[in-house]
Amino acid sequence: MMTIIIFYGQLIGMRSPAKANLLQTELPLGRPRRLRGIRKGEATRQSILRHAARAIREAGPEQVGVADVMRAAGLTHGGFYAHFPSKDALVAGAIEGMFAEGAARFAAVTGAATGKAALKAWIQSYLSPDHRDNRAGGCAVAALNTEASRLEPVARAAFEAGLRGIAARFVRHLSPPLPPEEAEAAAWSLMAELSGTLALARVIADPKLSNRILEAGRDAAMRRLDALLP
Amino acid sequence: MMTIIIFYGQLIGMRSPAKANLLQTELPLGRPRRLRGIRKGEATRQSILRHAARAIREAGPEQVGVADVMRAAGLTHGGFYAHFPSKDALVAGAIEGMFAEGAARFAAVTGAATGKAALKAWIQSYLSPDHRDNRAGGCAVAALNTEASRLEPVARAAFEAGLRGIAARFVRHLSPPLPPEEAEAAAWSLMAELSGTLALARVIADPKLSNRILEAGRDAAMRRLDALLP
DNA sequence: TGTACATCAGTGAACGCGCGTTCACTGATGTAC
DNA sequence: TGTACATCAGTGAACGCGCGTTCACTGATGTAC
Repeated sequence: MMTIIIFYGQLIGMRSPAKANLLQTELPLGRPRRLRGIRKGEATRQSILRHAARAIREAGPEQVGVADVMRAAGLTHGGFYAHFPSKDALVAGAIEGMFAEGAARFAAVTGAATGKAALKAWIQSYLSPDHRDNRAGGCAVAALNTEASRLEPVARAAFEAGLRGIAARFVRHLSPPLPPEEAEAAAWSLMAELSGTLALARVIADPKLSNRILEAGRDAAMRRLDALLP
Repeated sequence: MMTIIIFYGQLIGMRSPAKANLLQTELPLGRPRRLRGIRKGEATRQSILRHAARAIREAGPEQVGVADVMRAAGLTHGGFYAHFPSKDALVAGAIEGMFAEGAARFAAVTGAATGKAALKAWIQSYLSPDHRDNRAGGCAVAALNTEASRLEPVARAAFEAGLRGIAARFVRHLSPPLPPEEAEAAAWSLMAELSGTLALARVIADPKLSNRILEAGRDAAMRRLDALLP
């Protein structure tokens, strides 16, 4: 029974021993909504996280206020701490959400394709003017890469985990033909080129030059893939 | 005489008509130190700018306070407004300075080399662990790229000008063999790959993986140059 | 050369304002009997 | 079924604190005569 309770604690994302112990005192497995008085209104919590994820990509974690996010979610700022212990926790949760969204987009864009075809479809969609103009709903790496190393530890760890997830996805489409080590190198290098290109294209105000930058990145990435996976 | 005065106003970076008119009332060409009571202590001003440029790359423009910068320069915060009209002006000036530093580093690293040799020397130095670990003194693009599009207009324009300067430097080493359009595309794409790789390497906490990312970027960039300039 | 005065360069206290956080509260929704 | 009560989910005022900015001031350095 002990093991079941601990396992449940891990399932719902509670990693600290303190929180896991709280779960052991009672056995509320049947009604997760009433767990402790902390997790009220899961739907509201998710809504806050989604709005935070958009605002953070748009304006940066430091520029987004708790009150802004709550207002965007149609609530007042006072209720925030019924859902999150701190703003830092919100940022960390929002970052996890961004990378989960990214994984879903990758799956949707690549569809049933695999290998070079899947990655080419992804490049095409990633380095598009639409993605450039959709910072709030786009890739977390291109939106936050240079500020990620300054995040507080939990959020930074979430960001790093997200990066590793992207690399793993790329590797999965590279490795059957390529040896694992080469695939890992190619994955990180591709991620750097894609995110770097999108970030540059967003800084350049002139749409013509910005478009040329996107095209240049697309061409280079495609050529690289052709060279890697002939 | 008029034209000379206006020209002088442009030389010292005064672009607004209001400031240019101030210059026309007197003729202080001989003693630039006493121009208007605005430009006192040029050495101090440069010191503030240098410390700001370091702090901004390290912590981001929004996380750096006026008092922090002044303290780093060995001064108290009250004196700041004798040198700059606002924090925004400081950020813009510091960004100009970062890119000027970058140009000097490029010249120092490439030395007398030209073409492929010059760019390879640059890549080698750019994607080194030293540069990764020297965020405060390193490339402005890798430090601030994703937040640059959110800067206030003047600072953002300075950043964009800096990017164009880098592209022009790269083109200069690519274009004699390559046609100008291809050289422009290759320049931006190389910049994206280099800055993206360095930013990723800075997010990854594990030094071994971080080093592998740098190596992967270096190898990819070198191979790309070999393909472009055989 | 010496004196009187203006200007320079910088100090440090104080101001608003915004933001993260706390807290007493309120109306709505379940639950016990 | 109806009543009494506990809990939920959210409100809005208030709190510190930090930060950009202002301002009266001070000692040091030139300049005029």
